[in-house]
Amino acid sequence: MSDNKNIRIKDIAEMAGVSVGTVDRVIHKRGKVAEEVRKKVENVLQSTGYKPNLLARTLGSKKALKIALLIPDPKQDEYWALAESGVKPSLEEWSQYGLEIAPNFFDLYESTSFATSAKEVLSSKPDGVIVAPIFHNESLNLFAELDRDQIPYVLFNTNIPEAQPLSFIGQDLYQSGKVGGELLSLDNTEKKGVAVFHIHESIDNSVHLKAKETGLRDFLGTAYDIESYDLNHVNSGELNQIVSKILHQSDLGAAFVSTSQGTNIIATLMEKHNCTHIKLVGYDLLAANLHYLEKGVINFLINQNPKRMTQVGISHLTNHLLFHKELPREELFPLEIISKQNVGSYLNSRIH
Amino acid sequence: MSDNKNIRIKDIAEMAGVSVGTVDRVIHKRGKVAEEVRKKVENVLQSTGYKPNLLARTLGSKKALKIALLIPDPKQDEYWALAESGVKPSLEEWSQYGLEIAPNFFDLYESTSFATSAKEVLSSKPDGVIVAPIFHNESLNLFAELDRDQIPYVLFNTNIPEAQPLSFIGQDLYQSGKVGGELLSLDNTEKKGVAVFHIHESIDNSVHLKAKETGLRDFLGTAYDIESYDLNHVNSGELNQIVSKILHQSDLGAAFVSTSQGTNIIATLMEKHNCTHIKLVGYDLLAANLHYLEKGVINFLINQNPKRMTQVGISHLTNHLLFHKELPREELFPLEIISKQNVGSYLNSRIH
DNA sequence: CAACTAATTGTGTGCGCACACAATTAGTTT
DNA sequence: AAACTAATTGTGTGCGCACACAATTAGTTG
Repeated sequence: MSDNKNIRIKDIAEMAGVSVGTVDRVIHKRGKVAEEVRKKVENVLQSTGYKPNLLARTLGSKKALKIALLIPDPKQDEYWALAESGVKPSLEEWSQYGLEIAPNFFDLYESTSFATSAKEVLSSKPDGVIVAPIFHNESLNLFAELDRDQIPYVLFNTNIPEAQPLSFIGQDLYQSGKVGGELLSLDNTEKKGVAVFHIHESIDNSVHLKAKETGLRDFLGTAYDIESYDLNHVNSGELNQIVSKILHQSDLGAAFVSTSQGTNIIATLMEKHNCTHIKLVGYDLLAANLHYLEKGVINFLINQNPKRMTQVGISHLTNHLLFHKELPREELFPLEIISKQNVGSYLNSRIH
Repeated sequence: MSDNKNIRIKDIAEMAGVSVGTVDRVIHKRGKVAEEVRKKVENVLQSTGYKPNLLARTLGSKKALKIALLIPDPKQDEYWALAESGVKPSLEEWSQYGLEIAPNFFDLYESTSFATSAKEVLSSKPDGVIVAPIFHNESLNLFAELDRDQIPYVLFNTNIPEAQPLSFIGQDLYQSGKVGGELLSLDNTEKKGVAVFHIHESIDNSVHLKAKETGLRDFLGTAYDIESYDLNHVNSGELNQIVSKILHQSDLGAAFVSTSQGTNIIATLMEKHNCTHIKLVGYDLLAANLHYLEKGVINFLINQNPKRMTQVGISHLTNHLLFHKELPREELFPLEIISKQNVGSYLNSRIH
């Protein structure tokens, strides 16, 4: 079909009987080109299937991309530390293109903190933004401004249907809950009591945690006795008491925790109260979770892969800005099942 | 610390008080450079942390990479069709660099066919080779020639310790077996009989399947009654008889199949003989396997991800040839646990 | 010391594109 | 028709590197 040899702008120019400057103008829709000429050039472009050489394009331009990252403070929650850890490899991957990543952290417990950080992001005039929109309303404000300034942005971890991001990166939470149910039901124990724990900080987020719960309930059906507990903003003393009571219900056979940090909190209490026989399924490869997985207190973890979410988000943004690549509106990660036996292969793998 | 601005060869040359040509010679170890000068330049290179601009480097060179792929005929086994399906996305990914991939297929059942294909690969004078070394001895012959011709190669799927490839891409088979054991033991059924099936074509390969079995046995320990069956080169009539007898043992609670194709063969027989109560763990997302996973005949699949192995292999080779990147000698993939509930998220994900 | 060779070092060009700027042409006004 | 402006098109340069080739210097020989 087409020649193996790559077609250059120069070739297009010759074929269309114009200069490279005109072809350039047509390709980038800049400057003025006579309508007749434009059509001719576009025809040639079309028929030859011209693809610009990205190397040459980027080499010449020399502009440093500035991407802002807006996530909760990694010090507050290891989950976000994992997310942040994706920055470094991304910088290395894209260092050739002069990529700059400016991380902005906000307080997981303060929506005002989010708003403040969002302002800082905006005033830094980034070329693109990747954001974990934990706080709904404040996020919408940010998106409005980004839309106005024509700054592309990628959402990750939490989706916001009203937003029009370049893409969303995350998981199907409902299906995630189903996987949780599947894992809990593996052991056909007599005990049909299942406790669902939502231990989180922001009420905004609880919508998403409920999606997991719905998936879990839909999978387990009526054969199980599912009770859910919303334990946000509870101090550890209270938590201990409440959970202790729950764990000692005679019929309780399994527990599902919808958050990564919550997973090891429950695991700690299970161990403390000698309830390690209760099946436990939670989220993510936090150090404490790995510890309890190893010990057998946690039976399975579902990996959300925050590190890779960050990397993919940055990659999408960079590909868009640098190469004008078409990207999927939604990038749903696989629901990775992590057990004691396969956890090592995940931790050692560079792929993940 | 270091200036944000990228250091160019020209800068190095100025600092060292030489010309760019000399710096070029030092970087590429070509031509003659006075020992004294070389040291000076290398010092500057070191202290500035010079990183070549890959865009510029690749832009200038203009050579089309030719990579040969040597795998079993995709028509013979869907596993290898999956492996081959990684070629297309790879070509797209690297199209900018003028990458050519020449697939060479051999007969899974004929070591001589491998040798013939290997010859073809060699005579095509590729820049790099990615090979599934199914046949041990024949592979060693190939490697010897590749080593002699200084052609880099990547092994995937099957490792060969004697070889010195750029890197090996695959999984930890022993640990894979452990995961299999873990998955089979989830259901604390009374029945402690476990059947291990090796259904394969090449005897060479059986060493690797045994590694899985060892992992399985080490995990399950003595509490289980494990019996293993080596069913290579058996026709389907015989197979039916043999397996039927095994499946009807009264104590049999679980089965582990070490190959992807074998997995659906056993699943088919299980269904035929109404033995779907027996737990079944096998390998890979073949269409038939997905069918039986959906039906509940297969309980879990361990995903080896042949498609991605191909992609990563090509990526490694390309990165090496084009960018002289340092690569890990071994790239072990995560041992992905696939269940009825999370299989969709894997099939839909672009990441995998 | 001229004439040569070998060793070492420097210079110039192209890769394909983006973008600034120069040149040309058409159209208008006085 | 000269003098202008607006519209359109063409030309030249740099991005950083690789590589071919030219130039210089040192070393040797008759």
